[in-house]
Amino acid sequence: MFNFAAPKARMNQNAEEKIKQAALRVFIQKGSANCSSREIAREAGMNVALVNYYFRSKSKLFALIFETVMQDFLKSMVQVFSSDLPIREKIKILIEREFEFLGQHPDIPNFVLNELARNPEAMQGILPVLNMVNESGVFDEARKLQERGDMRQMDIVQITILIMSNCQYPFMAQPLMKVIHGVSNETYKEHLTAHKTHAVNMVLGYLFPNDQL
Amino acid sequence: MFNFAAPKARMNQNAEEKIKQAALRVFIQKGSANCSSREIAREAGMNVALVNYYFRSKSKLFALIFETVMQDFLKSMVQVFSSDLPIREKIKILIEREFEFLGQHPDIPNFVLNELARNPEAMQGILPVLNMVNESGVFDEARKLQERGDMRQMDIVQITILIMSNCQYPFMAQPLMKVIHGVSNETYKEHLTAHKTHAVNMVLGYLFPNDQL
DNA sequence: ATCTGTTTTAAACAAGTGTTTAATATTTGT
DNA sequence: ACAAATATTAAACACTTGTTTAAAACAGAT
Repeated sequence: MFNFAAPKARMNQNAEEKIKQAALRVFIQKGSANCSSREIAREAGMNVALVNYYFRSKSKLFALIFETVMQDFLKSMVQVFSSDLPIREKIKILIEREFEFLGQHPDIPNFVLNELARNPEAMQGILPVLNMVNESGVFDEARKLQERGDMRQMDIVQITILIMSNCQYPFMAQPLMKVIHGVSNETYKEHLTAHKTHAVNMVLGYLFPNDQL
Repeated sequence: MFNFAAPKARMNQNAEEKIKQAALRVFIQKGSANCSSREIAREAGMNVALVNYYFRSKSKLFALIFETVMQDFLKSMVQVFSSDLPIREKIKILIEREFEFLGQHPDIPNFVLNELARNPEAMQGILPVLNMVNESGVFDEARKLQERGDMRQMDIVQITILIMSNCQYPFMAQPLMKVIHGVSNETYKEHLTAHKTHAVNMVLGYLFPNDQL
């Protein structure tokens, strides 16, 4: 008979899943090129050969991990955009959610941008996620608002840059800022939460110059 | 007698300098861990052993390169800060110079932040450069302006974050933005130059809310 | 218990890593 | 011209890399 049931686990937990989680941690912390299959296996508490037994190759495993990271990375954005809140609320909540997400995953922006800049193959793992963004219709909505004169005339590309700059860079620059200003981990985190308010106010104030605060 | 003159070059150019320049290119493009000594030697058109002959080890060579990159990275900032222009002009020129510098070295921010986040040894190569920043007296000046109420009350750390976010991230996110919005290299560069104006206006408008434009 | 398919392991593979060595080539000082 | 110092090379070192292989351990069904 065929075995339709899921493969039985011999370990205390599913080995495949354990490797995936270990790979997620190691890849994000060290990058795709600066870590070894053996390190991932060690982090998962398993044999090296199991990595390729379940995922064929290190690069295939990385492609899988990278796609899931990109989905997490953009998922909350798309959720906010797909809602029917007024545009100012959308942007406010978007920035606040981004700060919340990055507070828990501070090293994901560096991971994503670095892989995209240096690992050409990573580009293809992004294509499925791209549809998520395009199908959300965010960009179309912003264009309509601009046609009504309700928003500063500004290319959508630059609006995206504007918002993401003020959300992601503060987390990416943590090591640099800590050493430049000589502050501790804790006080920098306080700066980050305080910075969220500045980001919201500044971005909204610039995108909607006719509003009175 | 001792030989006070610089070592004579047998190649068409100084071999040591050629290796340095090759290392600069390779390190910035691939990172300290994702490139080999042989690749640097090949890029310089020399033998592998010469790398260690002149620089003792790969990590010593990297420390040297990283420090010079950090100096270039912060030099223009310090120059502007050390001038005696009015504060609004200082910030304006600072942002414009940053955009100009990054237009010619777009991959330096990713390189610097990535090394600082993942290569703990890189931290020490930054200490000499730190003094440059501190001795410029920028931060003290900003504090005085705030005491006079001439500037938004805001921690210096966050002001630094604010300015650098809107300068560096647009260049770091180039691969991501290109694929998200499906634009070419050339049009993205046009977006970048257009974005410079937005960055200046937005940052100045937020830091000096009492100004009328 | 035996058979069957799946999971796990240790060992090996070729290729690439940073670094060293010992010999060669070139320049320099006399 | 010769000798000392410097520059350059090919080869080797021990080690790590990703991947494969063949054997072992295990589970479930009969």
